[in-house]
Amino acid sequence: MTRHRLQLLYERLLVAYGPQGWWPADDAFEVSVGAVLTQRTAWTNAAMAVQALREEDVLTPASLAGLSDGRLASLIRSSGFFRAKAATLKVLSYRILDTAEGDLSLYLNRPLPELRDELLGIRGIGPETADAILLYAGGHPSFVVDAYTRRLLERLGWLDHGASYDEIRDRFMAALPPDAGVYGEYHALIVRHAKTSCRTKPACDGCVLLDLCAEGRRLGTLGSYT
DNA sequence: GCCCAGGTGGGTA
DNA sequence: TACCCACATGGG
Repeated sequence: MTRHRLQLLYERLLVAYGPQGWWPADDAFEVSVGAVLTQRTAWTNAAMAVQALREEDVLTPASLAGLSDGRLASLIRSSGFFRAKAATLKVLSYRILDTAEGDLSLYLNRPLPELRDELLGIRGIGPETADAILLYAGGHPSFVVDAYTRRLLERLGWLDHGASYDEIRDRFMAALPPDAGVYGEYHALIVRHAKTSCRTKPACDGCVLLDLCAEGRRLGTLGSYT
């Protein structure tokens, strides 16, 4: 019984960095808003925008939908792409109001594929943002693939060139049990690893995955994994 | 001043 | 399918 290398990778990251406890937010709506605000943006900038919304006490679908586009854009300015993100957040809020009477728990409480399609139908919400909301706000086992995930798999030599978002997501989901806790930790650990090892130090210096990477393959240590 | 950061959508060939 | 581009801020 050989374990999948994506299971091994998860265990290695967990041992190296410990549980990350994502998503850093107070409630499910804040998670959803944060997922939109952090698109192609450093989390610190998105967090400033979340804080501005919190200080205005507008972190509910109803109050956020009640803001003018200009007012909302102004509040989330620090997150970048603020006009587009403001429009997306308003549509998301209206969808929660229109389909679930403003009750986010109710909005999120439906089969994963159906909810994923619903979210993907909102302009400005693509697969990564949809999966982040599904996973961290809804507790659905939907794996999040981001730039760090792709980069890590590429460096490990585990990625087919040109693999699509859904192909990468499917690969993780086929290798792991459908456990939102595991998926949430895994994605957070990949981000943690990227910020710890791949940017802040010279290439591969001190990397905890060195033996799985090019050097490890040369030594044949992956022979028993699929 | 330059580069990048937990993407997305629209256009062209 | 494969690129290209706009969208925009703040920190290193």
